[in-house]
Amino acid sequence: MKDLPTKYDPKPVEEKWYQFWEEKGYFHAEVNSEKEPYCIVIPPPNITGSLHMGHALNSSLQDILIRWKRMQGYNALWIPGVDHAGIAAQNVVEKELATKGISRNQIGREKFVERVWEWKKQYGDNIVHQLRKLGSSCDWSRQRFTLDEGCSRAVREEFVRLYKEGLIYQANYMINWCPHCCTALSDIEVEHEETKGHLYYINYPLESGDDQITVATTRPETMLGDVAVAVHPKDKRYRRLVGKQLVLPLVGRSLAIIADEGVDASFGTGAVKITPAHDPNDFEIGIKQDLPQIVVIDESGKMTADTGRYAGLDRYLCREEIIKDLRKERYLVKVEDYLHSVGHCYRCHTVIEPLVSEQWFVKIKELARPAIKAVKRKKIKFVPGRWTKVYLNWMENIKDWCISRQIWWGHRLPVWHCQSCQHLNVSCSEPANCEKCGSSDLEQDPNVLDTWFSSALWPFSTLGWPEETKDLKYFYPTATLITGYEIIYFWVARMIMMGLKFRGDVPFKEVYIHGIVRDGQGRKMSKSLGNVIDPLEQIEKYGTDALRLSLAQAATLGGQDIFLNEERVEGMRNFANKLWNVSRFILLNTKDFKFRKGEQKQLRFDEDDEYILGRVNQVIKEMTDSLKSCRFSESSQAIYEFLWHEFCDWYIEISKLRLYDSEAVEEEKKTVQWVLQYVLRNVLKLLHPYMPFITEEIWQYLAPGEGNIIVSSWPEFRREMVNEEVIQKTRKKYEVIVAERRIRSSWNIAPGRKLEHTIKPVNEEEKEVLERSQGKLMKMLSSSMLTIDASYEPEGRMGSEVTSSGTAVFVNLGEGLDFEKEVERQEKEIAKIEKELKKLEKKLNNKDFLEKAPREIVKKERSKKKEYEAKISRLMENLEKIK
RNA sequence: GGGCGGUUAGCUCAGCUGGUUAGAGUGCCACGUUGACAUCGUGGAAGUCACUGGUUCAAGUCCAGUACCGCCCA
Repeated sequence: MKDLPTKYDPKPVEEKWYQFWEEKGYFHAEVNSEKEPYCIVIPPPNITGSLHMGHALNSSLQDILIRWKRMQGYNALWIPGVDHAGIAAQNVVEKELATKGISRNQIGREKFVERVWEWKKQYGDNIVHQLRKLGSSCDWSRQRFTLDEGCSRAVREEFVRLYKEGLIYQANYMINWCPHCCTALSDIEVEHEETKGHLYYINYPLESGDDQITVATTRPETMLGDVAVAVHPKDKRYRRLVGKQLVLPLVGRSLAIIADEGVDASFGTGAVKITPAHDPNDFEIGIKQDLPQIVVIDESGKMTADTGRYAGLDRYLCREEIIKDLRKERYLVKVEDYLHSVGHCYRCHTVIEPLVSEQWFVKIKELARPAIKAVKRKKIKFVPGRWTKVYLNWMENIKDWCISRQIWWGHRLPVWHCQSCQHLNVSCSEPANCEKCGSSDLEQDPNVLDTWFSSALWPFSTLGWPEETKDLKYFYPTATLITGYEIIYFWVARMIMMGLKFRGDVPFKEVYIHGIVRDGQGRKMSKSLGNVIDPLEQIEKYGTDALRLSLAQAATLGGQDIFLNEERVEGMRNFANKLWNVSRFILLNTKDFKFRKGEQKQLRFDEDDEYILGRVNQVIKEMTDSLKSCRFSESSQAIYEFLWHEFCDWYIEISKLRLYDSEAVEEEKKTVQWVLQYVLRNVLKLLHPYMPFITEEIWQYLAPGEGNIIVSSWPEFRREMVNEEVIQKTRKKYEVIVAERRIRSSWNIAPGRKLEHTIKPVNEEEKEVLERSQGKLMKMLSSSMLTIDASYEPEGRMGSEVTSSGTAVFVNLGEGLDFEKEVERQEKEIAKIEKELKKLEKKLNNKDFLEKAPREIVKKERSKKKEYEAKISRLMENLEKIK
């Protein structure tokens, strides 16, 4: 066995093992009826994306589950893939073309789509390669793309079936239009933002010329499309004017004053201008009142040709012009600052223009109903549970889903318009003739589908749907979906609806929702803020394992947003190094030892051995339990704490006493070696899902010829190895050592200096434990003489300390020392315990407490009181002497 | 306007079903080149658990309200 370097260097290890695992096919899963399936589908990252901390967190958590389940013997499958990100990808390529002075319209649809595919070929796997760096054990042979052949077939099937059932319809309706992306958007693709604007008050004179009405608007440019002015029917201020005619300023059109319940009388003057073609509210009122729609803003956000002198102006320029003109002609009454919510495109952040346009919609209520039921009946569980309400609230108020997009990159609608009879031919494959009139003059609908329309099928399209494949039957429904809350509506809800619709079963049984990774100050990481912590950079600096463990530790039960700072990753890097070095120690000290599992019976464990064996088993149970309920933070902290502060801090140090002792019997040494190996083996396995690389590397040194840790078995909790009593007693023993170190520290005595010690155990039980360990204790304490005496009374001035239960340690420090500071320190300690004791006495004197509290608690409080009393009396004893 | 979350050590955060001398990481102070590790060891200091009421024998933990911060929806 070659010696390990003193520092762990992650880079070569990570490259080596990832490649090895993949080549060995450990990430690959096939249908196997002997094994229970455990399947996760990745939330497909955008093809345009590059790895950020959100992906790192998301993927780390999935990989933890997958590796854990794989070790537990499940047939674990993690399906990777990428989303074609319609608008985003189109924008990227368009921008690229623009740098060469080419517009997409210049080269045409076909050529443009070709360009995007080329772009995809070149950059599309970027993020996938980055996912590998994280150690993600995805089955890459099953990698999918939402626009690949299979997914495309699935989308056509989905569309056709929904259309044939009347769940997809075409309608002329007011939609959200992005003038930059030049496409319709669904409601949830619009981000509302509080924006500082103005409220303009404009006079509309009566035709009769004897009065006027003042209307308030945030968008004066839309007045060119006004067809009425509306007031609330109960509004007394205007009742007398309803039915009269107004003259639209600047335009001269005649407008009726109408009454409508939809008017908010408290807004502005209570009288609002009605522009059915450019405002969602007005659109509704327009339909109700049978008003015409006058379009004045076009699809690029410019004023239409019919707007006279404003024609061709951008909507914002036009606003300025209108204001200027209104002012000139004295129609403008006043302008107020106004804070209102304005919709922006979630892809390009342009202000949304509400436009009336012919689009395709999904009738969603019918699909939502079973999806609501499934969650209510706990067929799907949200973790943390509070997201259930968020989901249900949205689903119960859901509106029809606009699925058509006026872009070129994406799934084109499987709809062919007959040019002869106008019939819509909807089918999975391109028809040669119109099914109604037989004409061959067919044209495919130019629209493409919302990207989410295809990702809604992800959990089953990736398994082969619409074919009834073996994979689909075996792996569906998947187990756990891990994602962030920002896409509960976009994606999670839609997968549930489509899963139930097309598979008759939920797409996953559990949805784990994690927070968003933010910077140290809680801001969203963004390039413009320059506060991005790049995961690849962190990996470069600290290693993948360190990054993964930091993220896992941050994924707490409440699913709060994660404020990541680099120090945390650094700390986990140090932890990796600690693991590396304790492994080095064990390897160096077990060179002559061959570990055998069944050997325990021939070994004689002492209390320190039993303590650590019990503890490691408790940790096994703890981690298994917490992983079961996605408590990533809890489980990673348990192993961190155990490895560093129990195994390394205590057991390793104590093991040295037997390993380095020339007088130690061979049997003793072998026992220690066995325990060291047993604990480390389990620790490595427990850590593997979190820190796959370093654990595999060490495993190869520790257990050569025993295969790879990635496919080893998850540790099994062995109750018979846990002796709670021994664990408690041993802890008490270690407390004695800590107490002695406190004495040395406060007197500034070197740890190695030999001293004379007396331990005064608080009870018979502790006395026995201490006596059994007397030899070890002498070494741990650097003691030249160790007396254990329950009736010991200090004679002169002694250094002393007391454990929590009241066992006292006395150290003979010699003559001529200044105890003044020591007196102060001890008095402070006594005061602290006395305060606690008083609280406790009060409690124990309370009749209600004694009657109503569970007996166990009362018992516990009583023994606590005893401990406090013992501790105080021991502290006093020595204080008297040193005063 | 409706809903959700947060407020615990200098900083970043844990704390599930109420009973701990309220924890961790990091930072801070003191000491330390002991043969796994200075990416380390040993010891220490540090919190009226936002505020106000209530329920309870018992509240950081449950309930109500207040303040401030953040998010989502309209």
